[in-house]
Amino acid sequence: MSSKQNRTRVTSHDVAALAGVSQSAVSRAFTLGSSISDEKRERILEAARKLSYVPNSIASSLITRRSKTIAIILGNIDNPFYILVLKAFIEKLQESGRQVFTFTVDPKSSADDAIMRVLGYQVDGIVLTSAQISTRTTSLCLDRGIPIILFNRYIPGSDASVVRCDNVGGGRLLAEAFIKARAKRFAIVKGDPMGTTSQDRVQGFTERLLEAGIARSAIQEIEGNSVYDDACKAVLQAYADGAAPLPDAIFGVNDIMAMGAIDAIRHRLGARIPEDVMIGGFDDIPEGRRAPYELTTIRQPIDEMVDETLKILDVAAEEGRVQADRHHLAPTRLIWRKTIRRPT
Amino acid sequence: MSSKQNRTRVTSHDVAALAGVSQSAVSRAFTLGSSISDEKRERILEAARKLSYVPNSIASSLITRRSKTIAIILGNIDNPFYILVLKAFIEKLQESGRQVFTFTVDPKSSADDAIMRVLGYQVDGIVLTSAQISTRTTSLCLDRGIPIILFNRYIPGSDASVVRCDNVGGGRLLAEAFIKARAKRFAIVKGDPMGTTSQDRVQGFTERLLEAGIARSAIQEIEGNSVYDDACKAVLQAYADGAAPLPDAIFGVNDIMAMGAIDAIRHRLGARIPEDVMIGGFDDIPEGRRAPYELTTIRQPIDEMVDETLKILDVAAEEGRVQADRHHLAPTRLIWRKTIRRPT
DNA sequence: GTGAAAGCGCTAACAT
DNA sequence: ATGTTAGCGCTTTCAC
Repeated sequence: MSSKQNRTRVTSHDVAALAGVSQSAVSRAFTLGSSISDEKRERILEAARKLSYVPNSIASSLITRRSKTIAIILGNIDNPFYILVLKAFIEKLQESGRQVFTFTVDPKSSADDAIMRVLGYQVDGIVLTSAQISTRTTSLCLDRGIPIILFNRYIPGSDASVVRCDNVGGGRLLAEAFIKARAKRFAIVKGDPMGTTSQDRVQGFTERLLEAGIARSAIQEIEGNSVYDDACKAVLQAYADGAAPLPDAIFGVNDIMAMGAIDAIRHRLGARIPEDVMIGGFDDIPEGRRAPYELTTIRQPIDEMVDETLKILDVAAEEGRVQADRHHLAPTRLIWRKTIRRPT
Repeated sequence: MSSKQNRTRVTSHDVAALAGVSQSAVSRAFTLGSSISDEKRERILEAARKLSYVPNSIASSLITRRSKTIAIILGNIDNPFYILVLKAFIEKLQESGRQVFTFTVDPKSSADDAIMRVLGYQVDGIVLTSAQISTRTTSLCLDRGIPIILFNRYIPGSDASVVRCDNVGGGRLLAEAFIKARAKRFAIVKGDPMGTTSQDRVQGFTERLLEAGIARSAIQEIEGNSVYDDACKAVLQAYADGAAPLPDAIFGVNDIMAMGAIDAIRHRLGARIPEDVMIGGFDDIPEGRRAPYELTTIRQPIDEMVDETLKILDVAAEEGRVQADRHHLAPTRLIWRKTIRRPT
């Protein structure tokens, strides 16, 4: 079926020769909507098939200055929420004939290195989730007409576009659920202290509690570092051996930390949920819906957020320029399951 | 800090002009180990910094025919095991200055489309996990000198290299653990029927059971489709309302399905684990270690497998040719936790 | 509608 | 060690 290692690759010239046309005709045959007769296109495509010709996208990118690839920089790949986001981006971009460069970066360190690298690959856009970026790098991208979108995070003073959900509002929603359930003493398992996502959720939550007359001293803050293990350990450390009495309600600033808190409380501390302590999360990842958790949480509309991001990318691609500082705020809503008592 | 949209991008010529050298000198300044004086390189790098010059990797790829990018095609992104694999690849490739194109593909459909696409981007290698590929596409890649590696799967008659773990042996290991625990009646929650991974694990498991004198009729097979939800539902359907008596032992062909089985049995069927029914998994994902599961399972050595894959990729890159049909088999081992009774 | 010609921004001989 | 030259494989005017 296949020939021996044919060292020399097949180019549009080879196809042109076989089909008896010019090299530019071959190019046109592969470009939808270019002026070429159907008859000729068919003949060229046939020749291409015979030779197993695949157009060289690298050469094409060099000249068109668009690579049909988007870079996605992930800060916390251990959080299933961001896998959901990654999956949504990959699938939707694939559908529209684009591919994605996936990078991971320590949430605490800067994404600048990764960005400089993809800059050389002429990516058509950069999506950044939970990672830092300098304003210098941002304007470098923007100057070159490469849109950069902060997904679920923002950087004050940055020109990058941002797409995020209403983290403050979500925090408030959860606070209200706890208040209605008559909780008096609270704990918050916080995520990355540098990230606006965690900050905003904590702020909205606390704000609403204070409005309801809860004393600040009745709200304990615990560092969960955005991951299951740390959240689990932190809760354990805070309440093991009666170090402190268990609070009435715990807010896990994301679902995966809420799950860590649940496991610590139920399996290590031997308390019941929601009878002894109530727990609320944020994100609504599928894992939280499973039988051992049935987590009451705040849902982020991933699809809407991803679509909105794609829209910004598309506009940039069509107009050939970046519209700086677009800002989309998606609504959140409370999903009742079983970790918060529901007032009758 | 940043100038207005400067439409015209900066190239090596601009840097050359500013530094007062030839354009090729600029190229050399950015290529480690090329003959250029330290003094001149410094001067060029300085000029480059002033202009925020980033070498155009696209142009470089066009000429060197190597893009420093690897494509990873994921069949089942819902299985956390493959996220672990993806993460390992991304991190290790990033370290060595390479980036990855991530693709997802329905495990049942073929990866051919995705492969044809990356072929145009001159990728330096393709890693395929749980997805089909035609032999025609395989030899197309191999002919062009692009190594393709099947990760944890193989295709009889294919020339692609494969790196996988000893799935048959792992299945046997688990069967032995069950035999020692005196199980008599078994169930297997199977994964993708087309995938060699599931097939091999089932085969090893069954084989060992038969050797121990278990009758084939004492081994029930259930379709779990490689995902949590389907496994959970299938187990429920098989045993709800006493449709059939619960078996002594269930083999979840991967951890995520074993977790689905655990939740179904404990929360829906109200049986105890391991007292009423024992459960074993395969993969050893972190989720299985958590308090609600503590799953006894077979560990796959991800790091070893990824490193082995990288080695094949590197050899191909250095020698400029693909050594067809390399085959690495990684050992598995049993990790005892709490879902199988341990004989004293 | 079609072909010829001119590059895209870089690397790799080839001289010097 | 350095500059000059010739492309990598394609897209895109520009004539016809």
